[in-house]
Amino acid sequence: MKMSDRKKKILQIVVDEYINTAVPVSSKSIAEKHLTDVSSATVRNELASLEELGYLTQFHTSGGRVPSPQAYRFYIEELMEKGNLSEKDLDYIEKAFSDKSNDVEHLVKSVSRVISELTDYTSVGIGPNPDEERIRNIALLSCGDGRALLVIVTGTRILRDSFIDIPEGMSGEELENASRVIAKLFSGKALSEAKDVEEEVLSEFGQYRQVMHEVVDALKSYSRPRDEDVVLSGADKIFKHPEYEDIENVKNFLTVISSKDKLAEIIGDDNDEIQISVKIGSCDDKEVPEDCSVVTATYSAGGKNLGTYGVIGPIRMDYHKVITVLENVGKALEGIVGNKNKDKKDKKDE
Amino acid sequence: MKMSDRKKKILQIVVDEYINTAVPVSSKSIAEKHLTDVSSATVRNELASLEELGYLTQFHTSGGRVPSPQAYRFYIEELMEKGNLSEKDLDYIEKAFSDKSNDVEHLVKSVSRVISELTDYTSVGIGPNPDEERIRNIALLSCGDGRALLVIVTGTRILRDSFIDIPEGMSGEELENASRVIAKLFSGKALSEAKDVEEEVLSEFGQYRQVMHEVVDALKSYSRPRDEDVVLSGADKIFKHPEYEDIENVKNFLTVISSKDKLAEIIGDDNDEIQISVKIGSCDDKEVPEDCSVVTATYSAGGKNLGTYGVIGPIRMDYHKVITVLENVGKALEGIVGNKNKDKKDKKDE
DNA sequence: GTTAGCACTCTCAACTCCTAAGTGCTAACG
DNA sequence: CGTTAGCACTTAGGAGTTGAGAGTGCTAAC
Repeated sequence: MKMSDRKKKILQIVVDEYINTAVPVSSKSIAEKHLTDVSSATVRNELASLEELGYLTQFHTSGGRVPSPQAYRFYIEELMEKGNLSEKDLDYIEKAFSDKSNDVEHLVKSVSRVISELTDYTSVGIGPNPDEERIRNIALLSCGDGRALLVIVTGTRILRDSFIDIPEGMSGEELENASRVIAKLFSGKALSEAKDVEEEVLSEFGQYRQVMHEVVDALKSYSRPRDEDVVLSGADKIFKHPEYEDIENVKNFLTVISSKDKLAEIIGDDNDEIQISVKIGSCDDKEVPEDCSVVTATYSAGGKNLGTYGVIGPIRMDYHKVITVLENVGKALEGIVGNKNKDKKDKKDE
Repeated sequence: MKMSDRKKKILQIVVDEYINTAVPVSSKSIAEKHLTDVSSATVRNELASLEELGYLTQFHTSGGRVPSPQAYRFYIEELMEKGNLSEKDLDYIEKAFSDKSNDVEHLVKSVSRVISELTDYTSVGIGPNPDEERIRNIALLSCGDGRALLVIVTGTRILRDSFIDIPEGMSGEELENASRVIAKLFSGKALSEAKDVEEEVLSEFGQYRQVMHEVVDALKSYSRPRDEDVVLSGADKIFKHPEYEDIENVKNFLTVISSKDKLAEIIGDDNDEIQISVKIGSCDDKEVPEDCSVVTATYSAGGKNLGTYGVIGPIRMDYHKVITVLENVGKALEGIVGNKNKDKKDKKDE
């Protein structure tokens, strides 16, 4: 069955109204407030038909209508009215990113925080996958007790990990040499490439062979996502939304967000290509908890991936606001990276 | 008024019973289950007297008695029966720490997780204050775009921070030299000392002066606690306790734990000397939320501070279990550090 | 296709009633 | 004087009832 324009209009009204009020929408209120040229009975007929099509449901016979996940999807794709953020919100975004954001870790945190503040939902962020970043520097730093620390620097961050045992009797100077050799070998390579260094290459390094092996082993043990890559902001924001007056929903929610693994699965999935992705209820993705929606965006600017961010909240989510915030934050990030590059050019030009 | 032995006994019964069942304790149940030689009326008289002394309260006239914060304090100090963990729990601790825990960050996380798992409460941990650790190595690693990354290695961890701008036209080799000079200057110093390097010392370094300045500025900007120093485990454990069927309590709790700042304040206070500290309700500490208790332990082993850990939960907490777990985890940590040192010695002896 | 009208369903809050639990007090007891 | 039995009193909480209010579906007429 094709959807008439009036049906679409009514569906839009229902979704808008329900998102704003969290109260099931009745035929009467629609006829009175929004469709003054028809009677509530007519609206009722349309509502019944929309229900048959799967867009609306009722909790009980006399309870007004509520949009189904399918309705939200349709709403987002066709019905939602576009419009940008308020001046105030745009200002907020600009100010939030105006200070020098040194490295990716700080950036991930502030992006997540900004998203949560502006949307009033809980926000999750995960930084860019280091596998694809190029190694800019790599060093072994002695810790003085037979161990050294392997530090890897990429364009945007430092990867810390692994203390490495250094062979008996290797002097500090030798370690520095080894470190330099390693830096030369790996600089410019992507982390994923670095993992695949061939055995033959390693054996060329004679005395440093053992250390090299340890380094490569450490590289291989990197795997995503690691807990510290996932950040969470505004967990307490859920109480701004009436669905979380129900303790069961809170339990569900808290159980999910208290495991960084689960969070990573929820937002980290198949977001390589998609710019903004909306997952509503458990239908779309088995990882997303039933009765939750997740909206995520993957950012990149200046050719660099900047991570994936999203909000998690009730299905009755203010999708328009959320999507607009995500878009604007994306633009702001592009602006920053752009300016940084520009600054640098300016400096060179001086 | 002095407390008779019988009063103490009765108070102990009330606290034990209430901790186990979360149900207000009645005179009848005491007389029947625990004090079979007297009647409930006698118990009632004692209860009334304990109430007058401030140890017990009632929600309403016919609701049985509930311990006051004062009662819990007295219970912990005098009444609580000692006794160690089950074999199973001890095993769990041992296994949890048996694998190579490389650096402090991993350790903090696993300690916190173990505490939460064994106690069934939410656990918070904060790593040792790096201010007091000695710098073992410090390096500037080039990132290739006019910036370098400052990396500081202490005995237990790596402190990352600050990208530093390197002066125009400084070559990679020069940077390495500067890095070496810096390492020589700061190695062996505590971070807090390093912050206080005098202006005169810096000016000795001629061409590297500018870089040195940036390094010292970066050092100075370290301040505790930083968000990433605070870890949280088992936030969802609260739902195992009936007080969190009440949504208001959950809100309170979630609001506190969603701010790492607040958490740091709660557990990080004045724990320099105290081994195990118990804060009950808001009376003890304005940072601790009303209707919450916080039990913390500060660990150190082999002369090294290993951080402060604790559980946060309802006032009706199983203090015995919590304290015992904290004690045993402390012992286990001592064991590990001890063994590590031994291992190293063994190696050297070979 | 639209509408008015009406019977029907369901929730929710208020109210009452009742029971179970526990206490405080008093008077008697050893 | 401590202990005890007995009893009146208080309160929470569950079950049942009622009435109002909201909203729907259906039917018949326009």
